Amino acid sequence: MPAPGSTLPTIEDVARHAGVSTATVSRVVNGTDAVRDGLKAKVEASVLALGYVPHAGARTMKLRRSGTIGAIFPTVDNAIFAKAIDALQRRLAEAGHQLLIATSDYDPRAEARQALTMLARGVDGLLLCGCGQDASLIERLRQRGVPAVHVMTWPVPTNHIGVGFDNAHAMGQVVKYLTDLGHRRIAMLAGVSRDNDRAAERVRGVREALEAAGIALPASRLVERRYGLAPAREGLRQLMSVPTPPTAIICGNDVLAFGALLEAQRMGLAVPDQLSIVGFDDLELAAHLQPALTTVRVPAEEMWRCAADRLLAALQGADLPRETQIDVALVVRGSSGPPPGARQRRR
Amino acid sequence: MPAPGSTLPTIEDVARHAGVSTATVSRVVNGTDAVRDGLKAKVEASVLALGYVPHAGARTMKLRRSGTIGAIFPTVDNAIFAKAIDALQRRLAEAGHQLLIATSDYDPRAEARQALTMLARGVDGLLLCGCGQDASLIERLRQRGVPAVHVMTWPVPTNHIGVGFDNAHAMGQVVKYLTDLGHRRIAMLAGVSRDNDRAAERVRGVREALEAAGIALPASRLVERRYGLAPAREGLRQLMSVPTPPTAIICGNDVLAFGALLEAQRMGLAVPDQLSIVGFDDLELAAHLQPALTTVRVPAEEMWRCAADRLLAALQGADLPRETQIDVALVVRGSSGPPPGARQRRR
DNA sequence: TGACGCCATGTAATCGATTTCAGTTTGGCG
DNA sequence: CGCCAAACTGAAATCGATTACATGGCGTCA
Repeated sequence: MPAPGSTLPTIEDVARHAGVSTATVSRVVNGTDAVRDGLKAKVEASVLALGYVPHAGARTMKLRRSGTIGAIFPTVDNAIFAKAIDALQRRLAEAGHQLLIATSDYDPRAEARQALTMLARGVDGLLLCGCGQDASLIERLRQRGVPAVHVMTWPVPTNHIGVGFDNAHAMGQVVKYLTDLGHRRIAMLAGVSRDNDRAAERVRGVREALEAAGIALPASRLVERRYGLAPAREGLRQLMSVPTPPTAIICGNDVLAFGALLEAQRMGLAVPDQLSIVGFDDLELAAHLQPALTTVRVPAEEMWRCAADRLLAALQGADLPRETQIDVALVVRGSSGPPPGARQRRR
Repeated sequence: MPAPGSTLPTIEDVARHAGVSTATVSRVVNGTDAVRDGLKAKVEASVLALGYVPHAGARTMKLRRSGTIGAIFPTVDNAIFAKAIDALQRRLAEAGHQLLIATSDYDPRAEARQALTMLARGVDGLLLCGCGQDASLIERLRQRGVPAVHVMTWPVPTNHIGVGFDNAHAMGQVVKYLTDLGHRRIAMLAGVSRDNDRAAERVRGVREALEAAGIALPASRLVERRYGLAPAREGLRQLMSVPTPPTAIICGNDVLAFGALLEAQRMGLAVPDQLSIVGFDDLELAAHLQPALTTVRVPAEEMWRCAADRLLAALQGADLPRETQIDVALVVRGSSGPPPGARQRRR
């Protein structure tokens, strides 16, 4: 074993140590070509003895592929993205790829910057959240021929690869569920929709479904808050502090819903008797809270696994369908029920 | 702009386009050496026109540094690690480094495998959780001269770089707090301690502090569960289903504590009147639950930022202290109080 | 036994960037 | 106006791996 501080063993060192050429070492290490057993064993022994690890940079340069996939998330401080990373990492590792992660903090310019750095690193493909990317980034990707998969949204623009679900339509289901229960005063505690097409779509879905049911969504019934418990609680207080407060609140995601639920309880509002709360994502905690949260289940693991598969397929030039729609479904639990009035009427 | 599908622009293309040598282009792009304004502008224009991005692989090869730092987490599906990623990413980006992330699923062999792949990728340094790494990995790092920082634990073995806190000692504080309140029947809902030195240290801390107070920790008062709400709830049920159940439960982390708290409430146990619950980490949710969770605050952001700084310093050969201790402190909230008996005695 | 092939192996070009060293300007100063 | 030093610029070597092509050895078949 080389002394610490000495330079790293290269393929040449291994070749010399084993008494063969670098070509043979490469063949043994990569298993690309037949090598006689005797030599093969000798090379393997040398690799072990020297602690040789092939230099990925040199490899990338020659092969023109890095075996690396990049993923850019708005943030990782949300269980929904944590699940995504987990699923991706697993799937890509299976396929012999490494995962490079960066965060954009919901800023398209930061996203573009991070993506560019990844391109320089030679990522073979990219996974992106939603479709709100900077136009220059999309152009750059096209120009370099690096495939990208847009996840968590559906549909995606023509000629883009996408794996996701229809955020607006899912919210339509939620609205239908609540109006069927008899709710008419429905409010929305949304995520910040600026630079976040998923959040914006969810707002649009709620608004349009309400309008279709002849219900308006005035400004006083719509607040946008950053994803976080404290902002969510504050948002709920604002929504409830009006002359005729809503009987149901649709939240942009589960984190907001958790905050809303906790704040409602602190305010002494009975959930669901006085106020129904619905979330989105179905995080682990949703089923465990008291009352358990009614929410939209997003099969995150399946979605991201599928996204990874699409990307890997695109790398091999396979011609799979460019768009894949993932099914999401409303999961009714204890945090929602008929509005106070309807409830009594039914009895 | 080159047609899609054409090969990527190299430094040579830029040089030709600008009518200068590759050396000049390199100097302009990296700002390493003075270049006359006229040429500089011409080169910059060409870079923009061709959409040139330097090839990181080639760069790594020549410079013998990649500008990449690797971090290996047991999992990312835990808010405490999400915070870590966030803090790291930010700090490293400031210093012009990229973050490479992998997960080990609490398996040292997987950790070693991931680390090796990262070494091949040419990471300049590594961030690792705890000190339970495979010996071969440590040896390999030493051999290649790649610095590593061990985070979340303290102290670390001689000659290693570490940033963290004393898990056992922190648990000692928790035990002292509970025994001072009058608790004698104290149980622990621990994380799986196999292959997790932080979890093991926390168990040790609890056990030793209890023994110092003349209290035993029999097998019936110690259960280990995976970090998750469902396992935690099941663990709590088991701890409480004995003839003389504990009056206080110390949890290995906040996720376990959340599960314990929710299950206690479902079982109709009053917290803290009948049962005190204490967590570890002080995740965002801890302060928001009803009752709010008494827990040990870990300044995760500060800790990981510090770890990043130590690593960056080590890369520059700076001779900072090898070990940094981070302060953690008990945060008393509503989920803990005197045991039922003491409570009445006090009144 | 000789010739033909195939298979295993080696030689050397190549990927894209940085940097040394040497050569060319440029500007200052006498 | 001429010379020197300093500031720029360019040619070419180099980093570590892969692989097309050349080469040599061996078995097989007539």
